[in-house]
Amino acid sequence: MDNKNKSLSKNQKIVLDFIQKNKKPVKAYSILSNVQKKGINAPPQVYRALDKLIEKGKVHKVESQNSFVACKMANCDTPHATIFSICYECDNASEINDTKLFNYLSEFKDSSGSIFDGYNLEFFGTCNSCKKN
Amino acid sequence: MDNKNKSLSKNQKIVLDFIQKNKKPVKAYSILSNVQKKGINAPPQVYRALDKLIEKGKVHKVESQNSFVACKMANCDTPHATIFSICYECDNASEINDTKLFNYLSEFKDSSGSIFDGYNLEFFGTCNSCKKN
DNA sequence: GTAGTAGTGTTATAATATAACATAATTTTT
DNA sequence: AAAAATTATGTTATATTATAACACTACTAC
Repeated sequence: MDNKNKSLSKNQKIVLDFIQKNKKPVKAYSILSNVQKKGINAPPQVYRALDKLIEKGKVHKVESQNSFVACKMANCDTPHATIFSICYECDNASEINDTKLFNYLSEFKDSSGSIFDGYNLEFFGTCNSCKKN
Repeated sequence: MDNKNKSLSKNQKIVLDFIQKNKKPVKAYSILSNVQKKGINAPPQVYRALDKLIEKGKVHKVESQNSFVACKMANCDTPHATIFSICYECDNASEINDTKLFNYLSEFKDSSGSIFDGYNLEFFGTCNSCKKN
């Protein structure tokens, strides 16, 4: 069985549970302060759980904001091929699930003809909800 | 004249000069320690110069590694539309200049039909030079 | 049932980035 | 050219993000 379907440890469950409760991406230290009542006391416990959750495809890191968000797809098999749209007013990040773009990027070859193992794409703009205000 | 063609201040020149000397992306604190002999003493001086250089399109930030690299295009008019390939063995980052991909992303519309103001795309893989070794 | 791997708990510290304030230089407006 | 506005600088302190290192525990897998 490959890594992504392995079951989750206690700390991994606690951290994932908190991330899933949030619509928006959350910061590592915000996770920490919110799960201290569950017995997670120190940064390494959070970061280790995050590392594993990312490996398993349950969580993605939003690189441009050092934050973490749960993957919405049932069985994410692409922890290293993510596409987000990020609102620079409200900081919300939504995962974009566009097969055509996904394929385009997965198959993209650079000038030397090499294909890549993964990618991270972040689009920036104003989200629809912020446009209205 | 818009921002990107404005001339550079003293600190901006010092910081850009150091970044341009490096083939690979450099870290902010590496910039700092290397330009102290030029009279730049503290992190805010580096980060402020970086902010302006990014606005002016002279430098891009590689988000996944918190590092900074000079833009190779003569007059970068797209400081907020960048495409990199990053080698996870040697950490080198090369800017990808692919008109078709560039246009594809610039014109990409999400499921609601919205177009974005900018994007950052990072491809991950092993670079040709590391593949040989 | 013991060897290997993954997970936990903890302390300390490293690495990245910004707040806040005082001052100086430059540009724009009048 | 003086006043006003904007941009840049210098500095201290501190906030934020992330990992090293070590001791120990739990769970697989053979």
